[in-house]
Amino acid sequence: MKLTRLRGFQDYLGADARALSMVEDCARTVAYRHALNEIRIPTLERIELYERSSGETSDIVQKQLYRVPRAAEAAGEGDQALRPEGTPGVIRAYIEAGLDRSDPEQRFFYCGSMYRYERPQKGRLRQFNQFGVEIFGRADAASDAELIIMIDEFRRALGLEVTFEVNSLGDAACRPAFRAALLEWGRTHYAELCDDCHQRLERNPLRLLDCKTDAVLARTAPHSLDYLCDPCRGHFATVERLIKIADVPYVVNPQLVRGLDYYNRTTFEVTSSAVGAQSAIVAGGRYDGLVEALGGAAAPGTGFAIGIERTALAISADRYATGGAPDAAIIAIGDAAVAGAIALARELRASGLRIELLSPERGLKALLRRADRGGARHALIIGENELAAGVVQMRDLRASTQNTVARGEVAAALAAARG
RNA sequence: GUGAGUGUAGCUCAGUUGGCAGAGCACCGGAUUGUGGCUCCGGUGGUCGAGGGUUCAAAUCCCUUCACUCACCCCA
Repeated sequence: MKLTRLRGFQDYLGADARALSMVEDCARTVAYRHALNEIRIPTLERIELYERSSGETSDIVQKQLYRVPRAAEAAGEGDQALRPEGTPGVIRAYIEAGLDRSDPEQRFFYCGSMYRYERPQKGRLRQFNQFGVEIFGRADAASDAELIIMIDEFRRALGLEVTFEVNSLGDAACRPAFRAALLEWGRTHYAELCDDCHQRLERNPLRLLDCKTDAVLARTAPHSLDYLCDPCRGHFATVERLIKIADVPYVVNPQLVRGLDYYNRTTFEVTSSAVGAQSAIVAGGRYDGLVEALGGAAAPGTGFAIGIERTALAISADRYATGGAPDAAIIAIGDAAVAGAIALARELRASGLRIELLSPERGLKALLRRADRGGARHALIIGENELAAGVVQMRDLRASTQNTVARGEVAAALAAARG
């Protein structure tokens, strides 16, 4: 087998595919009830979009971006990349449609595949799907709270046990003081920090907080919550109050930081212990300066993204194992019966039944075996005799009973059996 | 990019001090001419990840390499 799939890319068959659909359908249902509008955007965008939003020093831009080289043809079009996340593209579309000026308050959801060049592991792929929600034009804490409540509805519908962690990173007014304190702390403890943290001190000091090798030491680092200005403090208190009233089981994690540097104020993460080390199945937060940074009018924003594959890992197999077995499998014996079998299948499908038409090339015994293993409740057998008499043999594969049914009555009999 | 583990039939895995490549499951057929599941019998299916070396002889020992998995980094 040479033509294998690429590293980090997955095929999903049977129950695995159903699990993903189930997660996606569930998210769509919740989004529908929240009256969000779907937005579909391209998979490929200009590279600058990601450089300007995610931050040029972030790993996503530095080494995870799938650059699409079209050197000769696209020379004048600028560099392009497969989207590593959805938020920048949604904001670009929002600005490009002029909504930031004409009607800034918008509520979107999107669903699609994202691409990041990383070493795969459990819960991490190079192509993966995200279901995301973005709310523009609202700076109030209630919009943050509503997102978290939405996620809680989503995970309850799937029967997931998860942990909600929330934090506030402050804003342009108070973050500089926190950042300075963190850098100061890092320099003071430089000798005790691990090699990774030495890198973080340069590149992304906030990351010092969630170091795993020096977790004990990291706990002594300054927290953004202690540096919040009054407006930020009030905002966070309101978020907490609202999600508490809504009964969301959350904890404040002062060491929770986000990977992308456009976040401010509220950040949150939903984790499951069932999916491996990459345990975050949903993450999000507020990004008030981002629309403006991407060339739009100043508009606040807040949003989250659900990892579809990671969420699917967390749901128990018995919730999607049964994949809708056929109501009946039709078995045609002899060439003459094939046309009649196809006609019967059409009739039955038109009345809403799920019908599988089995191959006429094999023997009755083999076909009954396939019908049984395919999970069909009934087998409908049509041969020369049945054709002539205008009937079918309807065999109940569960009860092992069989009787002759007039063609016109098959649909009703199957529907009755389905209950 | 770093580290560890694993590669033998479609799947899960045995394979002894180096000596004919195996089992279970799955699939196909038969026992039963047009009647499934259970049972019995039979069959298809292999570049032992790949390349090289040692040896009369390598799935087994040595070297190289590739892939997969998990973890770090990072993140959904």
